[in-house]
Amino acid sequence: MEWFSMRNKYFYICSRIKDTNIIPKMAEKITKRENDYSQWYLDIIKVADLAEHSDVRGCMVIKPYGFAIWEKIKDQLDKMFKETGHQNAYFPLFVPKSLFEAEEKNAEGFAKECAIVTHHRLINDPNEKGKLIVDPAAKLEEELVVRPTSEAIIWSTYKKWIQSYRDLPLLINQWANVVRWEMRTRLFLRTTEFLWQEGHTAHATKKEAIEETEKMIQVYAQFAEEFMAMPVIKGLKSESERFAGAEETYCIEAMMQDGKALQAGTSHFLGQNFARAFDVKFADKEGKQDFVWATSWGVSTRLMGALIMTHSDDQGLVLPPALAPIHVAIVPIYKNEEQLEAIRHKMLPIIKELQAKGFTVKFDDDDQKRPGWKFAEYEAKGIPVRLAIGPRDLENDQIEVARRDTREKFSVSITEVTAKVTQLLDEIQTNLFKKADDFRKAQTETIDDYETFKSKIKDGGFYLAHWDGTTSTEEKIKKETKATIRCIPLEREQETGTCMVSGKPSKGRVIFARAY
RNA sequence: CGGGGUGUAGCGUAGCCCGGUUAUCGCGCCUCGUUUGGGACGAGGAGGUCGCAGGUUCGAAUCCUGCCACCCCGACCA
Repeated sequence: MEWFSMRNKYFYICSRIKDTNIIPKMAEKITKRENDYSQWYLDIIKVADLAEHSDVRGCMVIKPYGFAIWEKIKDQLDKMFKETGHQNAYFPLFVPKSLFEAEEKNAEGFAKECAIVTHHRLINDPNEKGKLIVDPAAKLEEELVVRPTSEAIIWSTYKKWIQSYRDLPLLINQWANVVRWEMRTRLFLRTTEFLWQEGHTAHATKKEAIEETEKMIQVYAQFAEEFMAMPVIKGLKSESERFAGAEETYCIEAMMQDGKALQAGTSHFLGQNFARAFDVKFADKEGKQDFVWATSWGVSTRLMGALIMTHSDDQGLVLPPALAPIHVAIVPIYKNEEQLEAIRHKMLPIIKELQAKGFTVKFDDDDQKRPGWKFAEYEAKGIPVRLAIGPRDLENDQIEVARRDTREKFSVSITEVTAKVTQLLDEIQTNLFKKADDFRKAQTETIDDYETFKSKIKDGGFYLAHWDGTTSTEEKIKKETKATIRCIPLEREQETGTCMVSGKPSKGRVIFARAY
């Protein structure tokens, strides 16, 4: 798995170019440019062309190609939210501090990582020409918190929107950016500002709210498995890992290629906590007043990190066809304008056929780049299928097809191309899921002995073990092994036992792993 | 906030310990030519407040002082 950690670094440590220790290691394995590891490193980042850290501390610049992938994710999820009865809306970026503090646990949980607006004006620096300083006279009466999450601002609004059971359920989703001032950032996985989607729903009954929470974690799981080709485990968080202000947190956990866990999405049952904090009451059919029941759920640009770390290989990204911005890249190989014309003429009907089937096709006739460069480029970008056609193929009336996932190449006759590509895209989607699923199965183990667990956890993997249900045991394990309870799986074998650490009774096995 | 480190061209760097011509090298960029079936080659060219401010000195990227920024290790975390 050493190779993965290298790749891993290439993806998420783009900002850590100066970490020279890792560069020779990468070079040993892959580089052709033996004398210039650092540059190779940079080149790869550039061709991957997804994102980079910005000049603003820990924030992320998402480049056009990276954003195209995010848009695919977004469009699909949005469709699924609408199919489950949700509507989109938008709420303010700024949360007045007094609103923010209203739900105590939530406020406390996020207090350490808030960006706060305290002033609203800059003035010329009297001491230094051309410089600006914050105008002390422009201090805000009440500070504004830049949303780390929107519960506060949304629930203060819901109070105005909800009076009767007829207003319920209120099923709203927002696509937005949020800011969390984490001590340490990591590209895609934990950036200071990130893009996400947050659903916030209000219900008349506890049962209905729990059903909503569970429904949305199912939607996330379905999206992860069917579109991202990433197997996930649905489960409940332990008390210590629960969302601040939630009564129950559901999550999906995925395994990355280095055996570490990544939380890919969460859905929270918020009980009546926020309704109480923001005084959101409704009149039921009998006219009786009660607090509403709430849920919230979200996934973020972290999903892009998950996508990268689930499928990529040393050549770069590998994208599942369901989320690839470009499905088929066509590279013509030619020596002169006539040859290019001949190829174009041959390919035009095929491009039309592929497009008619709903595929995005890129015919790359850029004469500034050589074919070898294009091959490498499209592989780095994870384009599922590449077609190459040159004079040799024209003569034989065939075309070269290359699939990204296995990197196999073969020739097919021109007449069969469309059918073959269609079938291949389907096959790649299935294959990627299977590969990831097989890997996860191989890295998942049932374990009863704590000492064995301690030695094995270092190499990654999921471990199904009995746990006594106490936070103190969980703490102890975390301290000694850096492993946390990823979740209490929703679908698990009915099996009681004894905790591997304390020996106390356990109701069932939970998943332990080291996590991002 | 505690411990460690680094700032030299768009990027990555050499030089600093032991001060001295025009600040090194690679990538990238520009021009021309030859190339084009797996990240081309040759020739030429452009690009620098050596993080900032002060000090020592005939002379500072190099020594001293202060400041700033960033990175790494810990606590935190979708």
